[in-house]
Amino acid sequence: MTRQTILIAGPTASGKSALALRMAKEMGGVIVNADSMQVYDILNLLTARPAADDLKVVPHYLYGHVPPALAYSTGGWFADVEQLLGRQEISQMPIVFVGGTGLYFRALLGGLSAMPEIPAEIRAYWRRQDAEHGAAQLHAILTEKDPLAAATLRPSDSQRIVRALEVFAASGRSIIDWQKETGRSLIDPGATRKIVIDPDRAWLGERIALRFRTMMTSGAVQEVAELLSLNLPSELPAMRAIGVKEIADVIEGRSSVEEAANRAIIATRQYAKRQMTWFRNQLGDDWERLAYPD
RNA sequence: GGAGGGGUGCCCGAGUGGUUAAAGGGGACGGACUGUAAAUCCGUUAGCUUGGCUUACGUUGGUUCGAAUCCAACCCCCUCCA
Repeated sequence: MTRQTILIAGPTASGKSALALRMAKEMGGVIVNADSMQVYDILNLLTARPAADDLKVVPHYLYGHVPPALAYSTGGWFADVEQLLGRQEISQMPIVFVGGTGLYFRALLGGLSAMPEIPAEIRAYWRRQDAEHGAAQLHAILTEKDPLAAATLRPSDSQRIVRALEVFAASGRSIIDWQKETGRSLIDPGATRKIVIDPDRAWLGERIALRFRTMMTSGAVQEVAELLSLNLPSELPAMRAIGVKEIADVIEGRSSVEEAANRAIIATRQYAKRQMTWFRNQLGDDWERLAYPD
């Protein structure tokens, strides 16, 4: 039942997709996306999704399969992967998971505990409370309801506070309790090759800048225009992809192309740094560290 | 040539006699991370043997117990008048 599995993590623009393609091709396997933004439809270029030519070489899964109007999640991805692994047509094929979302890899390896379904009203309620009253206020509420969880969170960490509150509201149990139950792994960690690309920061910075400028002139603006035409709330994950806000500013006349590109490039660089910090400190020693993809 | 405005730390920018190694923002660097993770949040950011000391607000000099802050000269930059 153990099938050949390879995990490739790495910061944005580090060349991991190309590496994945090469390896999957050699093994006659398939590629599965482990990136939280490349799942959204429309944003092909802006999220640097593999090009159409690459898709012909090797089957790719979980790319662009989510409408941007939906708020996807780690849990959603986990469920999608589970469903995918059960599919007949790829049952015996080697798999290369590739992406930049550290949390997805953690989930894959069993680091994600089961959590209750949160009814939409409860989700919306706490998010609204956060917008209206601020994180500190919600933290105070959490301290009353679930002091253990509150103690582990900074009063300013709006996102995690909201999460703790909604889990408690939906289940009557502390998120800490839920987390105590170990998650299940979707792959056999022992039989998996784990690779993380850890490139030189300056080299990566140049690639990021070059790549974004290329995106700007090859269709990213049209993508954002299409996304904007859906009139989605700006809080949705897809709307927060790096470059969306910046390019929207250009389209709506608030910013020059040059200015927008510079801001997006900086944001991407900062994102890459966060990824690298995550990989450096959250991934175990069993990951092969690669200075460059080739 | 005349009148005015301005030169502050990597960048922008506040500060107009002491509590200022200098607010705030940006950038950079480091860190946290269990369902929005391209998110959310935290720390550091003049040097040194980290006690304190040294060097810092265009330059040089002066006033003062004390100056980024006041005075003088000089060097740059911007606006307006010729």
